[in-house]
Amino acid sequence: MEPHPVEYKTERSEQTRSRVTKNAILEAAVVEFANLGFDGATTRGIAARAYVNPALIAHHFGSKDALWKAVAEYLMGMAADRLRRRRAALDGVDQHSVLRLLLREFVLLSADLPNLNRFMVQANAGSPERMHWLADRFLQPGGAMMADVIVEAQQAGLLPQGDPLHIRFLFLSAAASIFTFAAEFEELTGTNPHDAEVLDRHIDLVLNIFQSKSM
Amino acid sequence: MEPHPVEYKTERSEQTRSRVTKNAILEAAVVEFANLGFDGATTRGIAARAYVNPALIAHHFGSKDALWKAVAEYLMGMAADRLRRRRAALDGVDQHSVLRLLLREFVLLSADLPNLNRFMVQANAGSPERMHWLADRFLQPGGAMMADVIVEAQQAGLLPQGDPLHIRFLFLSAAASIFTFAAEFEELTGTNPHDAEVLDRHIDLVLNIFQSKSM
DNA sequence: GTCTATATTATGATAGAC
DNA sequence: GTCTATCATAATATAGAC
Repeated sequence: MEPHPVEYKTERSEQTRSRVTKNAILEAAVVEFANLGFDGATTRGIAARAYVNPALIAHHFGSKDALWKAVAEYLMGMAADRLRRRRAALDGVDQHSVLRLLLREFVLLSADLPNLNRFMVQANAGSPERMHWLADRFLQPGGAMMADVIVEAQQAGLLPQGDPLHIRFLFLSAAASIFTFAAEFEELTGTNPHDAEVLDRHIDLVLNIFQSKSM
Repeated sequence: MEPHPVEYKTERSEQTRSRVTKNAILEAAVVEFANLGFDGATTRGIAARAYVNPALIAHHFGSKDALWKAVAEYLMGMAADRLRRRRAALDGVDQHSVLRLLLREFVLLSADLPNLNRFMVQANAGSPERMHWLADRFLQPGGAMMADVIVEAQQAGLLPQGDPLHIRFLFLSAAASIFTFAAEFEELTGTNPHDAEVLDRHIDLVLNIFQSKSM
């Protein structure tokens, strides 16, 4: 028999409840910061989207700025983890296929995380301090890792020649394009960029365009 | 002798003053709406950037919403005019060169109007009503015109096969990438995307990537 | 951990003097 | 055409009850 099962259960339950609340705030903040930017987003709007009391944001994250940084860590961490996992899962596969599947994973990533690209656009337009914090903490290491993949892909003829860091911008922007401009894409083409068929065509198109055909 | 030279001069001067003020507000609004989106931008911030009294915005444009629409007309009109003029100036040149120079002009356009792409990203993330207004008024006709150029360029082997409207998104996003992510580009590469040298490399890279090498 | 209540500041819009 | 002053609302943040 446990000494105080009710209290223990209550503690666990409250911990879980807290974790759920904190996560709901984080998920809501991702959407709001991506859509409106740091200045445009409001803590009330985030609280409303998460169905929690506005005061809980201060309690769980301290301030609007700290919440923004938590969102950045969350998004960048998700992207990095996913690419790392995909790469690890391709152990033993021939290099050409690995690179092609990694580039494909980048496109799928921007499809599944449209908020990541919008968040970065907002960050680029926002305060230099936050942008610098992002660069130091995530973009420099992430960009270096991606540059390595790009150099390998260039040697394998999967990407055109040129500064790898420069190519990174072209590739990521093209990959994310129809998701960043999803509303516009729907208005103009009448199709949803997340439809399986449209998504497949998009992946083929991006890989085809960037593939260096002269090699 | 003129009957009332002073009054006439005053009228002219006041008209000019009004025009200058209105234009200063519009230019400031372009930057603020592109950086912060409709909701994030504030009329006070726009007034401060334009060095005018906040009340003058209501006087010249009526409302924040009307000012946003004026900004949209201004930006879209500038882009359309510039492309039209460039095309007209290339009368008599062989088709292949015309198309290549037009695509080049698209890249230069996104370099000179980085706020246009950011404005569109914000519009895509914002209210569906404003996005629909934009699509009806500018994107449908502009997209159709651009689709024509793309189809011609595809036939000339300057662009890969595929849905012209879809290619449009990839091309415009890649062309604007280093300007939309200018802060990030500077942090990662240490160079300014508007440097003549970087800009030249960017144009070559974009045209090279999109050029269909199999034809 | 969550809530209500509130202090302080900033927003969009307008009224009225000059 | 431009200004100051102001209204009504909404923002961030915090204090304190439960």
